[in-house]
Amino acid sequence: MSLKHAIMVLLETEAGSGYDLLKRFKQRLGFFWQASHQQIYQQLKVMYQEELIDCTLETQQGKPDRKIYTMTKAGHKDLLAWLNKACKPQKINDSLLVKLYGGHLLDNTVLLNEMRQHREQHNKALAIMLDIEQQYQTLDNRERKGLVLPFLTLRRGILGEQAWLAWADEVEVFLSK
Amino acid sequence: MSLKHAIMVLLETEAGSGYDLLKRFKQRLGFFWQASHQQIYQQLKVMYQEELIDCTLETQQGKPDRKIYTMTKAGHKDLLAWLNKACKPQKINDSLLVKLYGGHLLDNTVLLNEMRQHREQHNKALAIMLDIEQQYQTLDNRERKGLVLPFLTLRRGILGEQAWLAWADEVEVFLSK
DNA sequence: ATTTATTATGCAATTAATTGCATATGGTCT
DNA sequence: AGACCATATGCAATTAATTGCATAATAAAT
Repeated sequence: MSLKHAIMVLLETEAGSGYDLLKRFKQRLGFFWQASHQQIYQQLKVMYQEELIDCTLETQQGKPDRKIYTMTKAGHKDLLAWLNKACKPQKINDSLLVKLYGGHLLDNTVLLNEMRQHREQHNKALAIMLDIEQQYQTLDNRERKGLVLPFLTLRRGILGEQAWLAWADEVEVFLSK
Repeated sequence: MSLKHAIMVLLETEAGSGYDLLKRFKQRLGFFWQASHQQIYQQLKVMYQEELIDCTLETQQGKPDRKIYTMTKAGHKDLLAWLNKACKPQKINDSLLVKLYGGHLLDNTVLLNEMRQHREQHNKALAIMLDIEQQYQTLDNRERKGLVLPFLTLRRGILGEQAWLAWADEVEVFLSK
């Protein structure tokens, strides 16, 4: 399980609450790691019990209290151990492809329709990522250097989405015949 | 949950045992859907209870008995309903990217090493898929027509792997600096 | 005034997936 | 003779993820 370690990667650079982490997942890891708020809160609770992270309560005026989590030494050690251990190949479970595989039971227009819906989402995701990439390109050399690794993960997203869209073109040609 | 529906897509065209389905997953859906034997056996049990599938025992000489599952009308109906319903965007949880994102805590050589291990796996997967594609291309028109949809899922795999490898090239350039 | 969005957290129940173990036969390899 | 692989199925326990519900404050919009 590496939700735990994804959380620690985020906490390592900056302490934060469950809600913070939820937002950071969306902004920073969202293209390749999705986690719901329940998952995060539950996991933080477990990690606190395992003493991988510490917790301090922060009272705020106006807004509800926040539980700020920080890494412990044990947490840092655990994270490093995970980073140094090879991770297994990504597990893919893509129901759109299952559907396409079984698509002979359907009218082509239904498949085409679904493809177009997915295409829209992939188009949007790509647009957002290309935008972030542009912003990155306007930074000066020093700033870019500090962001190389996040940039590389962004590139994965971009190349992945472009490949998806190229594939969708092929599919739509076949289905339109 | 669509493991259930993936199973039904396979059962729809041909009846089979749990073990059969396990192998079919590997051969036919393996590049975009992975299921363990425990998952499949458990799911078949549930589906049988829900009367989505029927079961008959087949005694074999030499080998252990097989439970042959076939679709019921209710199962067929359920499958069609699923096929007609839009599926949500694929959930991605890619721990390699999490690791890369947090890679500043590691030596570059460790990251490079891991990239190379993954590259090998992706290379292998691509080679297998290109091979299947070649076999497909040697078929005559009529045979190809019947396999267009599986072929399109194969294309997804090919384009996806090629994109992955192109990305890996970029990453390795950056990490080698 | 009321709805809606954002911030902030959580429990409880269910569903799904993983891990580890277990059994049994036959064939191949060394 | 012993090891290992393929066929064939399963239980039990644990871990992880999802779904649904719940609370509570502020701010902004209509």
